[in-house]
Amino acid sequence: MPPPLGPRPGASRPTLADVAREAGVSTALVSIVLRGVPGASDATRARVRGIADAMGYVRDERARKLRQSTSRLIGVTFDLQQAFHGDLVEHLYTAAAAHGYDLAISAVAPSRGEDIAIQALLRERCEVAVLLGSGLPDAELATTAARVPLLLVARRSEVEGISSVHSDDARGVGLAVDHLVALGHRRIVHLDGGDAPGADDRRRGFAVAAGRHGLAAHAVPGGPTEHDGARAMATALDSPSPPTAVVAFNDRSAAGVLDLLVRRRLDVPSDISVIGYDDSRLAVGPHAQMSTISQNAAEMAEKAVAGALDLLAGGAPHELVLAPHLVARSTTGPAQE
Amino acid sequence: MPPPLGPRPGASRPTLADVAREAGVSTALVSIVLRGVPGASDATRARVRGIADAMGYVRDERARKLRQSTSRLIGVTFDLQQAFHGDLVEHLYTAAAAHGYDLAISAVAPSRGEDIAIQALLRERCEVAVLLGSGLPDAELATTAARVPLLLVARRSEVEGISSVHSDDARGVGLAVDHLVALGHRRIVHLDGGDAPGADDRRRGFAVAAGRHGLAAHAVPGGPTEHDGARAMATALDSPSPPTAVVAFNDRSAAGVLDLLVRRRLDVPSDISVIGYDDSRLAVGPHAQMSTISQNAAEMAEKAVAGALDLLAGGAPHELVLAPHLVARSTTGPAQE
DNA sequence: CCTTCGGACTAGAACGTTCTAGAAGATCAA
DNA sequence: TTGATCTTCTAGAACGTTCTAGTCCGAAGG
Repeated sequence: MPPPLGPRPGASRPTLADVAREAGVSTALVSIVLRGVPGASDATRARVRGIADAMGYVRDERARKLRQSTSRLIGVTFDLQQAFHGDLVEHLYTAAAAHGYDLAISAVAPSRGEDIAIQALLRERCEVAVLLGSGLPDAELATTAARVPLLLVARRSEVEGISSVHSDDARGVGLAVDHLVALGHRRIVHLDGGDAPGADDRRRGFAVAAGRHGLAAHAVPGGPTEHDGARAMATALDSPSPPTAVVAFNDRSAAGVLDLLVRRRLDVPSDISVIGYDDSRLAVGPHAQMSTISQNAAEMAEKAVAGALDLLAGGAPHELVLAPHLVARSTTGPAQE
Repeated sequence: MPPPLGPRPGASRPTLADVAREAGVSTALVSIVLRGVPGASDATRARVRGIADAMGYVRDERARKLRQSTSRLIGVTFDLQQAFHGDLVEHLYTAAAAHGYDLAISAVAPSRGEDIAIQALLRERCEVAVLLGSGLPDAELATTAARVPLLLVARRSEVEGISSVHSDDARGVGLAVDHLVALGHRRIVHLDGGDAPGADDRRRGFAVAAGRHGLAAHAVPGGPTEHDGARAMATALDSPSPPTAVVAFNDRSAAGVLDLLVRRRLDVPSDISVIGYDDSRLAVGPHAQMSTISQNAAEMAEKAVAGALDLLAGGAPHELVLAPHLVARSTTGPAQE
């Protein structure tokens, strides 16, 4: 008969009490040792630690967080399909850890709505919830905010009592337009985000920037996905005077734009310039080398954690607007005519 | 003074006891009502439920899972940067829910190693851990498996006691080769995955399939990222007799390949055919319409949950190999010569 | 009338940790 | 000696839930 592999069925994982019994001390002392707080001699410290390791002890986070008055847990909802959210989550982990906090992440996907994701976080008793690019209407945000302090990332909201961290979308789109104008483009079109979060601001920013340069503010209805981008680009190309440059709603829609252009045998950037928004992983691979507006995920994540903890400490809710910056890569170039 | 917004600082969330006090019943009865188990009259059921809703009661999942002998929790590690993992996680949520299980997800990223992600899951006391595309060496897999039942997805392992669910990589690559040969290609190159999980099987599958068709099994060292794909493609193009078709390691590296080809002014598929692997979101958007080998995320997720629960029920560890299938889209076409 | 039964409800233990309060013993100052 | 003050340790409560083992009451059966 082979030796039992893995954890034997009946034998559950060792607890503090098991370690304590083995070491001949109280559970309180084991807890003291394993947390590394003062209150134990160096000798017992070493002995207990050794026994715990040998037994394969792993603390039960549920029990710990239940006992602690504060759970030191930040809840995060993110969209599994958004590359930029992945970037944000990664940086949120490190930012939270720097403040001694854990992250509880809850994914949003087509088959798993934001409400379900948030409910899961509430059940985990996170102290504050950080919603990445939330698409919730104001009313739902308000009811959620009544249950847990709320901070929105990459989306702003008029709802009272909610903090937010986002980049200045209007200014970001302005940077894109300035960049294209500097390259000599005059027929610039915005493929907008439809009713996606932040789309209004970007549309507005485009109109303002176009006006500043004395250009017509031509926007084509679009959306946040590759498909939306491709569709909007097709519309723009089929217009009487097709653009020499487009400002896409985000990197994802820009990717759709690029694909359509390739299939139409148009060269980027010699025939047409394309600029995205987000500087997500979609933009940086050798796969695209896309010119884009960067939201700096690392900075955003740090500010989000700082803002969330400030909210917890009783600080007033506030809106933090970060400055986006231009990342010129290889999908934008001089206008031809 | 404005009314207090959001949760007042000192006032923590209502507990079962709060609801019980308000309703004038015991906590046990409230628990019975809210779980929907028999043991309460319809009248009190309605009354208690109403009071709980009015108070905004949300159960504390930590306390519940602590008390329950079984945590009914499946731990999942996934890579934030892999689109295919996102697909899998989404389907894992629904598959787990169908069995009455919750998911605890823990992300892997450049700054957050697999060991850290797994440790976090152990602390959550998940009953079983599902690792997506793990890159852990056998030794570490073995020590982890000694702590918690383990199931690998999209990777196989020789380690005893570990279950796995993955597609037949050799066969999948074979499908790709067959497809290209049927289109008339004879000079087919495999841009391999380097030392990424599964790369060996795909390399081997390529060699076998090429041999079956009497072709030279030409493989170029690559890797799992866009960058790797682009680099390997450049190598292949610069060889004395460049290929008319390439089999990339995965969709991500294929994306890098496609980008390089666009920049070299080569048309896909008329100049060269490209096929990926995974059928991840990278492949499906209008952004690429990539021909690829599908691993069927939904089926994989279902089998993974089923396999994990079987392991929990005391079933013997086993390896489940799923049949991949070809998805011919627009990046493969007839050979020119 | 007494029993039995079942429905509705409750007291209190348990899960595994941390925290509070304090005990036991050593060291030190006077 | 007598406190006073450390250091090291422990008992037991608490966190919010679920579970076990009841209690109580009214109805049904004899």
